[in-house]
Amino acid sequence: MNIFQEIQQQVHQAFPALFGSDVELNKITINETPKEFIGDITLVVFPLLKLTKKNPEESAKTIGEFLTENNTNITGFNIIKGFLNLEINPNYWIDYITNRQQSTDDIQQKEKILIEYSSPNTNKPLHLGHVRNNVLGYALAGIYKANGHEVIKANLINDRGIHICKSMLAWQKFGNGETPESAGLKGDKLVGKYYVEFDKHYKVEIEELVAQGKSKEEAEKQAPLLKAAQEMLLKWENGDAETIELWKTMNNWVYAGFEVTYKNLGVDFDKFYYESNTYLLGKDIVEEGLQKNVFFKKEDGSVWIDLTDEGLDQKIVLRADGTSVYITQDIGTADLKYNDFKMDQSIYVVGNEQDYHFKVLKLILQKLGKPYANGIQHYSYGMVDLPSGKMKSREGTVVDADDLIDDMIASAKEQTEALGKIDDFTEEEKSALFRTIGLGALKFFLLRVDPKKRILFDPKESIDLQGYTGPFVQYTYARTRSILRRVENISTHDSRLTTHDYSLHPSEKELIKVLYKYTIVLADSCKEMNPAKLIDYVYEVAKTYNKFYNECPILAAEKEAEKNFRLLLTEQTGNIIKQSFAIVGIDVPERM
RNA sequence: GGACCUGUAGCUUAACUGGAUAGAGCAUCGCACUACGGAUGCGAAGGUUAGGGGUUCGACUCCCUUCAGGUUCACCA
Repeated sequence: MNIFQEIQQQVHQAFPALFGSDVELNKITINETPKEFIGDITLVVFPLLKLTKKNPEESAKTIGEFLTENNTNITGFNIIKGFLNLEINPNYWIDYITNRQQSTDDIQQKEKILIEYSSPNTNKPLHLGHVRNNVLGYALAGIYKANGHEVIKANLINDRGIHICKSMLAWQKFGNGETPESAGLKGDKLVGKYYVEFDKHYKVEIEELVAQGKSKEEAEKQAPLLKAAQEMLLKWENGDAETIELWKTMNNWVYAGFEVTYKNLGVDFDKFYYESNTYLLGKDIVEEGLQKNVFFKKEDGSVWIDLTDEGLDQKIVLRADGTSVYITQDIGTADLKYNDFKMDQSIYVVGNEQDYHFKVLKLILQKLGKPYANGIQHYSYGMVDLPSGKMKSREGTVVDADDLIDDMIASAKEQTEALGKIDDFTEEEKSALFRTIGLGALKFFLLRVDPKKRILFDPKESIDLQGYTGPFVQYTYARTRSILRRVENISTHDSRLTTHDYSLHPSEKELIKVLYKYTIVLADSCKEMNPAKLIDYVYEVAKTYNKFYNECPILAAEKEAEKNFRLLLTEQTGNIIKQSFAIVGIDVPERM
C-alpha cells in the first residue's frame, strides 16, 4: 500500500469518530501537492463538507490534526481554501530509496489475457499504420504482463481472399517468373508490387469498358481481370493444386519479408492463426443462433440479426448461398480462441475504422450467451494519416515500414556521429546503437500520443531526436550508467547512510517523489490501457533526474553519505527507465 | 441522413477521470558548467481549452446546442 492509499484508508476509518457519519472511500480525494504550495500530499475537503457539517477550514483542520497525531509519517499541515496540504517526514522518502524493494503487494486479480494484434494481409508490405498497431499491441501486452497478468500474444494472418488472388493473378500474367531473389526484393515488397500492378491494369480495363458505353459500376464488375481473380478464388476454395501451389509460394515470400520487419520492430507472437484455416468457422454457430432465435432467415435464405433495438442496423451473418462473411468468421474465431485458451479477456488491437464491426461482434456473442462475450474488447486506436489523407497501398501513398525504420536509423547515425562520442565503438556496436536510438525515437513517437487519437505523419518532417523523445530518455539512462561505471560497488543497499544526518536537497526530494510513483503509474496505465501514460512518466523521470544532476554533485558530493545516497538515486533512476522502456519494447544503451 | 470519435500556445501534445495560477516538447529570444556526458539545466514570450448556454463551492473534463474535421452505416476483409 502506498502512502496515498494509506492516508485515504486512515481518514476513511476515522471519519465516523471525527464527524459522526460514514464516508465513501472514493469521496476522499488525495493528490500530489502542486509545486507552488508547501506540502507533499493534498487532501481535497470540498467533497466531504456535506458530511462534516463544518466549513472547509474547520473540516480540514480536524483531519489535519488527526493525521499529524496518528500518522508518524506526517509532520505537519497547512490549509488553503478547501485544500489540506500534508507534509511528509523527509525520512519517509529517504527510507523508501534506501530500502526500496519490488512491492507486488497490490491485491489484484491475475487474469489470462489474449491480445491479438498486427493481423496483416499477405498481399502487401507493412506500412506505418501497421507499425503503430504492432508497437501498441506489444506495449499493451508488456503492460499487462508487468502487472502480473498472463498474456498470450496472437496474430491472425489474413492469408486468403480476393485481395490475395489479385496479387497472384497479376504475378501470373505480368511477372515472367520473377522471384524475390531474381528481383532483389524483399518477398512482401515483390508481392505488393503485383498488387499495385493488378490495380493499374484493372483501372485500364474499366476505362476501356466505360469508353464502350458501359456505366462505371457495370465496368467495375465486368472487368475481365476481376472476373479472373474471382475465378481464382473459387479454384482456391476447391483446392485446385496449381492455385494452391502458387498461393503457398507467394505467401511464403511474404512471410519471409514480414519476419524481417517484425524482427526490426522487436515484436513477437505466441500464437498464429491463419484465416485459411478459420474462414469456414462460425457457420455452426449461426445455426445455433437460428435455433435460439437470435438470428432470423430471410426469404432468399440469407441469415440476419436485427440490432435496431440497440440503435444499430440489421446485419447479415450468412449469405444466401451459405457462404460466410467477415463477421461469421470472427464469430467462429472468437470461439476457437476461447477453446484454445479459456482466457478471461480477449483484446483485439484494431483500428477505429472497425468500431462498428466490433460493437456488432460483441453484441452477437452476448446475445448468443457465450461465456467469453463480456471479455471481448476492441482496443481501438486512431489511424495514422498523411497530410494528403489516408494511406492507400493500391495507390502507393504509404509510408513503408522498412523504409521508415531505415530512415530513423540513418538519422540516429548522423546525429550520433556528429557528436563523436563513440569513436571507439566497433562497427557492430555502432550499428546496434543506431538501431536502439532510431527505433527508440520511432516507438516513443508512436506511443506518446493517446492511442485513441489519430496521428498525422508528415514524411517531410523527420521524427525528433531532441526534447520529448525516446533518445532524450535513453541519453539520461546512458548518463546514469556512465556515473555508475565509475564506482565499484554500486549495490549500496546496505545503506551506509543514517537517515538522521541527511537533509534532502529539493531536487533530490522531487526525484524521489517521482520514482515513488512508478508502481502507481504502471497500474494506472494498465487499468486505462494506455501506454502513453507510462511513456509520459518515464519522460518525467528523465527530466527530473537531469535537473537533479545539474544541481547536485554526485561523485564530488561533500559527504560520503550524500554521495552514496545520490548514487542510489542514480541507480534506481536507471533501473526504472530501463524497466519501463523494456515493458513497451524500447531498448536502452549503455553509452551513446 | 443515423451512429461513433476528435477539436487545448504558431506546430506536436498533457492534465491524476470534477480540484488550486491548464503542464510539457519543438520553433523564437535570453541565461547557466574550472564536477560526474551540453543529446543538459534555468528563464522569457506564447491560452477566451472551437463558439454559445447550463449544472456547482469549483468545468478542458458532465449536460444541451452550434460549428469544423474524421470514421462508419457492404452479401470486401
